[in-house]
Amino acid sequence: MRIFIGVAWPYANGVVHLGHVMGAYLPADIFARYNRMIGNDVLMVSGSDEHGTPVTITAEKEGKSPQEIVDRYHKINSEVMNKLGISFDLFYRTSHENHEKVVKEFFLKLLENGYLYEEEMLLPYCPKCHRFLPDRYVVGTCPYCGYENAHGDQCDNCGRTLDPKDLIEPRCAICNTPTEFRKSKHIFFALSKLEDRLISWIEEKDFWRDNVKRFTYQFLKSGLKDRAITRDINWGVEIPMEGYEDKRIYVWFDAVIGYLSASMEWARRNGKSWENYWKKEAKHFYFLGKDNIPFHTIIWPAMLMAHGDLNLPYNVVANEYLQFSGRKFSKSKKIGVWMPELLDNFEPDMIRFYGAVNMPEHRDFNFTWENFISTINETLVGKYANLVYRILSFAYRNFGEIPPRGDVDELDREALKMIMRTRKKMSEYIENVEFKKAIKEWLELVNFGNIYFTKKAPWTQCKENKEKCGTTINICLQMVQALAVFGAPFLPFSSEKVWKYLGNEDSIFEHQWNEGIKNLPAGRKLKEPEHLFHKIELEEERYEKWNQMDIRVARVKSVEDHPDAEKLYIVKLDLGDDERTVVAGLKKYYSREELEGREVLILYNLEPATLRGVKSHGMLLAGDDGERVALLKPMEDLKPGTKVMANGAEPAGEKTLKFKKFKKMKIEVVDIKENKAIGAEEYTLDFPLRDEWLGKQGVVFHDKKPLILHVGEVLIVPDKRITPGGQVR
RNA sequence: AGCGGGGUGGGGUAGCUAGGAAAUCCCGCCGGGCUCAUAACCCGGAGAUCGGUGGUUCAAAUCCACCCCCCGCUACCA
Repeated sequence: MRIFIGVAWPYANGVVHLGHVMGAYLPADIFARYNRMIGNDVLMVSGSDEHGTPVTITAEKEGKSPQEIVDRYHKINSEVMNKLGISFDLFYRTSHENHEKVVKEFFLKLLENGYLYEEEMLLPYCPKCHRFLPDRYVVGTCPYCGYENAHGDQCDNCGRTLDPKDLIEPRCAICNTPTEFRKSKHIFFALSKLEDRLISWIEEKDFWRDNVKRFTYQFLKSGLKDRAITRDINWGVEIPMEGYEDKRIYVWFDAVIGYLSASMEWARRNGKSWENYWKKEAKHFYFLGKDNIPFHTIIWPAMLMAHGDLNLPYNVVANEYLQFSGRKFSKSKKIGVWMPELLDNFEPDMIRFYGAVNMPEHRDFNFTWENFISTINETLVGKYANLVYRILSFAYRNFGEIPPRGDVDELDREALKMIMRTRKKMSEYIENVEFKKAIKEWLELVNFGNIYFTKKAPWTQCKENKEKCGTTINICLQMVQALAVFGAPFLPFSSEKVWKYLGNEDSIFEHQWNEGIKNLPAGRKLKEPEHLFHKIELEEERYEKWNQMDIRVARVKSVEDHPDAEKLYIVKLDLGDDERTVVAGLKKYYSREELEGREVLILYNLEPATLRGVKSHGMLLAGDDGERVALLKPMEDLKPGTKVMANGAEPAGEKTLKFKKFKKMKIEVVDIKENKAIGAEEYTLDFPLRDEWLGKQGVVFHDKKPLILHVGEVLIVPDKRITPGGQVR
């Protein structure tokens, strides 16, 4: 069977993150590798989506050309795919000349078939930026669900695709100026003509995942409108028609055609036929995140229908999102785990394993470093790698080759049955695009292997009856082979290693899935095995909550009364090479004289807020026991701007901290005694405390464990004694 | 408050669309075993009002209604 796999194109305005990998590239790759191993003819492509305004904006910001920007990210992201072992037949790019050629041809074909027409339209124009705004750069209220930050192309909230004109109170996303609408001539794609055909096509797809059906159904319910496929921009594919010299093809139209152009380019480079996949019988699978569903279940199929004689999607597999410690991954807000960095620190198979086990197939999954490390250390290394090594090293040392299988007993038969069962179950799950279930099935075999090995105790057998021991090891190696082969789509790098340890010379990927159950040839020499992975060692403990904080020492420069509020001061702070103005509710507790010139602590990365008309950039930290309020300060004066540490760890705190989030942090004033801190409860501090700190009051930040705040040898203290357990706010 | 996603033993999860006898798996905890293996692995145990209330049903974690709580995006705010 021929299988075409299209994976959503990463936008070349940033670096791919773990959410993209777990949501699209990894499942696609597992699927591709599996299908190749069962003998299917697979073509898998993707590439960088390089056109559109976000790229031009980045370019403007950096004073570079758009091409330079996309070259940079294309290079980085290609490397990521490579290192991770995502086995694309081609990872292409939309700024390539052949892509542009294919898009133009596609465009003309649609024109010829009567699905394109010209119309003058009113377009959002920003008078301040002096340009027409692309849909994404108009924000406003969604007319369907009332969401106030809907983009002009799609509402992130309800998933409907929109036209900027639909938005209520549209404004420029860059400068927030209300947009004007100006006339401009554009080309429209007659989606509405295809409505009936689309509906009946989709009705057959009852095997699609629920989330895909739901999103698609929602989309259809609001009716299909014709869409403009050209824009007033200058970075994109030119329009092959007169009078459109200063316009370009709109990026969504151009990007999806990438599936076709990449196939053609692959065929051209390798002397193969792309028609085999697009015009002859072939099943088309698409892998993407849930935000991309309508483009793949409605728009792209409609474009293909309008084009004629090209294969439509067979299945569209969309995953949910990955969250980072409870927050949505976001390129712009820098929340998340970026692949280049991740790949610098961890082996690709570790990342792939974690990704497969936690794939967000049916619901969002929350990433935490703690979970990442424990999953890898305990399951992948502790159970799998350890099993493989204990078997291989035992076999190598005692036999040096594959021992023959003698008489088998009940347990041996069970082991062989387990292998068969794993093959069958994993096949079913993978073919049904349920990868999480598939790898869990594989883990069952790992588990069984450990039990089998322990029950058989070959180290004893070996002394008593070498032949029996040989049978046990033979079956163990059989399991190792099965794990390597069946695990290969998930863990290609380590499977390959295991394959070699088993005495094979060639690549595991030259073999078929079914060879996972093939009997090993007795007498074949084994290779000396090494550990597959090393456990992840924490160089230093990671403090998730503390890492979100950025607390610094500051000196009060001036204090003024807030013109509009009884309790508030406006405090100007010196932070060394920076200055800050904060609004503080301290009037009741401190006079202006008491504050001026003294040292305080500021929560530096708190999101700015306007308090009674005055903007506050951060907040002063003080302990409060209900009666008294005591500002925090270092025990000795320090250079303003110095960062506060907790148990020796300087916080990352690069991101803005939401006030809501800050309120969740537990920080309290404590009495310090030996290695104890007494606050609301008694805590044990495992950080070496200095003698001069004992008996003082200090401040504890509660993360996974209580952390004491200090700067080097200087303790952070409240400026007067308050009841221990007083909360810091 | 609006929209979306959730609430299952201490933590994280499976099961929920097609209701059925002992609620899955991983970690942690307690006790034991083994020594081939990366303090690993194996066995046993404790531990769950399946967020709450009401309903449908012979039978509900699973279906329906209402409510509570948590998370994200908004709004408010020190």
